[in-house]
Amino acid sequence: MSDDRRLPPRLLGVSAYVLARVGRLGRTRMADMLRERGLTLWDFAVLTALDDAPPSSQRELAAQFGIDPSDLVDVVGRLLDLGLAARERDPADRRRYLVALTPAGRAELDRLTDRAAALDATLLAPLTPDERTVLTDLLDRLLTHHDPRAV
Amino acid sequence: MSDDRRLPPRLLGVSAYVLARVGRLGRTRMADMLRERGLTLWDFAVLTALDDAPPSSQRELAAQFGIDPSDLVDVVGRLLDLGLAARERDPADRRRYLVALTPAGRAELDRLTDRAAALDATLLAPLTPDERTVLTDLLDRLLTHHDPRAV
DNA sequence: GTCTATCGTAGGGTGCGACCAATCATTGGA
DNA sequence: TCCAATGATTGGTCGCACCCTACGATAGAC
Repeated sequence: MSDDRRLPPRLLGVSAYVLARVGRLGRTRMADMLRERGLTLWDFAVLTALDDAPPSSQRELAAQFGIDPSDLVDVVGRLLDLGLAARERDPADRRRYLVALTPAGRAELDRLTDRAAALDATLLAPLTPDERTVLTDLLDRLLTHHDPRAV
Repeated sequence: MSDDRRLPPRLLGVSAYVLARVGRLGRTRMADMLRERGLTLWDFAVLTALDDAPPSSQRELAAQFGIDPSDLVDVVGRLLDLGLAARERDPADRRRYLVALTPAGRAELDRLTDRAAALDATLLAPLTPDERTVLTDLLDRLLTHHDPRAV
């Protein structure tokens, strides 16, 4: 049984492919971890954004991640339902919503961050600490360079 | 207009997330490139596998990539339709199909490999040649370690 | 005060990847 | 010779990312 057949060298030579494949590993694990708590990847991203800096509108929040504002509606709605976020109309512009973390949201974010760190540890297990640092540095630079929603 | 808002540091600290995000970059670009030629990511992967070593059955091929055999049917079917692959029943076991690249398939694979290399160049543009080597090495090791279909 | 633009929202459509059950031909062993 | 297992296939579901349109409420410019 050759179940341990290696991937073709020619395939492994394509960085975009390997990146996509390893990326799916990370995505799946993160998604699984979050699903246990009733959250999606976008939910987590938005939580960190709310913690980082309160957005002046949902539209700005959507732009930050390059997602469609109409898709953000569900994300924010879920966070509100779970009591992790709260919002009020901007008094200065009543079209906008000011969204912010609740104490429960901040606590949940802390928990999620811890679990994410544990997840990273298993994901990057085959690498030495130094190598992990190098990897995250390289990935951050790639992300920053290609950043916005530039597909 | 703060369209250039950075992603939250807490989010960038999660390797699994960054990996997923950068991975999507690679995936999208590869998929776009392949779509121009009527192919999917799996099609490309299978082409490289056929070139690397002829599988003894479609099931083995599916196992190599950890995908469902029923999903491989469409992939193989498309390659057959495009004349990139051919197959015949295994005389030793007529339940199995022996799939192989056609000359056209090999030529197409060469073309695709070239385009993939060009794509990699733009994707990894912000990195030095040495850094690119390091990155692919680290990614390969991650993939090898977690490999099978271990999600 | 009217007109245009913006914000949040509802609703719908697409494509892809993963997954599952059932079917038919074929095989190898009991 | 019959039976259980295997290979390829069909057909269907689910979830997710992405994208677009339309609409009511509000704001700002004129």
